Amino acid sequence: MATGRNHRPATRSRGIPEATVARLPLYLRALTALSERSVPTVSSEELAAAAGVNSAKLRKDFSYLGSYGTRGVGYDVEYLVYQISRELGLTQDWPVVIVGIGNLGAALANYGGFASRGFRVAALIDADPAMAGKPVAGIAVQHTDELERIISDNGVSIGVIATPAGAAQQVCERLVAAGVTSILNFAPTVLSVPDGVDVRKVDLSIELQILAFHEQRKAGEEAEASARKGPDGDMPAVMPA
Amino acid sequence: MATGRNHRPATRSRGIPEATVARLPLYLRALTALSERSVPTVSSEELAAAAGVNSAKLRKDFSYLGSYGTRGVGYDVEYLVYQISRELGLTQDWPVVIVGIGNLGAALANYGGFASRGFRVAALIDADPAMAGKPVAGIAVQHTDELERIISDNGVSIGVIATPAGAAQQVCERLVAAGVTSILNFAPTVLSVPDGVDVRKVDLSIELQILAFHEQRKAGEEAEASARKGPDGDMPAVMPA
DNA sequence: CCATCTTTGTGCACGCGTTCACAAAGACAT
DNA sequence: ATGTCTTTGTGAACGCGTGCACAAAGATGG
Repeated sequence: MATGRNHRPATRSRGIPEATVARLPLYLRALTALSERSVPTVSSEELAAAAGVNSAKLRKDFSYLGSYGTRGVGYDVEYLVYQISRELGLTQDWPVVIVGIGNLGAALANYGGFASRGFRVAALIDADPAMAGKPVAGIAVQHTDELERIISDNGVSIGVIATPAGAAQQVCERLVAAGVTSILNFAPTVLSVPDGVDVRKVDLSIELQILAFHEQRKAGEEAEASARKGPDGDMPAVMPA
Repeated sequence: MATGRNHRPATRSRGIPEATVARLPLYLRALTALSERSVPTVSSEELAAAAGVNSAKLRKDFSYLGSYGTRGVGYDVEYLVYQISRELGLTQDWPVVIVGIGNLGAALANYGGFASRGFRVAALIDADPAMAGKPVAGIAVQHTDELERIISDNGVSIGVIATPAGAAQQVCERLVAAGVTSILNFAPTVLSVPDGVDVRKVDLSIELQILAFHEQRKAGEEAEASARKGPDGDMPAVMPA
């Protein structure tokens, strides 16, 4: 996960559970692979294995979408691809702007996974005037001054922030003011946004820190296996006054 | 995660809840900012606001670490920074290898957030012989043939996979065989690993798809509202089918 | 030393998500 | 048509995470 969560309280009324929504893209990817291999049908067991989840969970997830399976047979791959795509809103084209064309922004612009799934990079935006006009991934970078016009002209509702942390909140506010209502944030900052705007964040540093925690715990268990002494001591290296 | 999760079944008896662990880096970042501004103490309310969480949740999170606060005052910033760092295992140095030095791998290598938090890029590895020797972020790229030796020589236990999807599983297996026990996967694939190995994945495409789902739902609600009220709303440039 | 005020630490209840286990549904063979 | 076999769809139980609300702890002032 990348990451953390930051959306509305819960899925209300008629909605699909948030946890299920987060897994739909995973199923879709596995199904697309099957589709390319011309596999006609797949059982919940097989598909669950391909997606790396429990088969009961997968069936329950699909049950929120409707009864698309056939008992004794499984699920029709093509049909399911279509249903999930439609549910996720991928049957339409989503123009996306990327703000902050540093190393990460350039990597995102070049990332093939966007175009293949209904997303289209409508514009690359950077605050550095020296970047303006330079082509990245075949698209000319535009200056931040153009941000509002670009959003408006292209009907952009999804923005990606790949700026330094210091600029993120300001960029966010300009995006929202210009009409963006969904933001994918790569900057290591907490963004504050008005109600109705969704923010998802991807934080590389946090992911590594979580891994380090588990890694340390594994090492600690190993050490405990050899020596039966608690690692509970307070290192007074940095003590408050 | 922002994405998906893939660790061991549950939190162990004496352990800190997984959800809490995932928030500790967030608190740590907020605390570090306070520390740099020489703020001596902070209340749960203030810190929670800075980290974007509920204050009760924050206090409960800290209660798993111990009683580090002072009632009527709050938490000592420096002391808390140290305690969380220690808990996360950031008081030691973690050598990390990045495999796959494309756009994304290069962006990761240049990402400053690693070095500042106890992580050190020990090596950059790529399968392309033409990349070998080329410096990226001040480090010479090494060929995949060297992978096992690099891991072993540097005692690397954390690996980052930024290869194309097709190569990810194989790279993963080589990393694990060489001794890596924690993997951060950026490739859009489900990795299968033996027990004892932690995998976290960051999937840009999935994050965007989740945003698209919510975006579509918002558009649907708007359409529903304007259908009931009247043709008042702004013209939706992209109308869902 | 006592009263008051602030803020922590946590017991408790609630809701979401996961998993089990099984009845119902349909395919398929005879 | 009937029986068997496979696989779905889901009711129900359980566990984790969240947030409320408050008592306990300690600071502060008189």
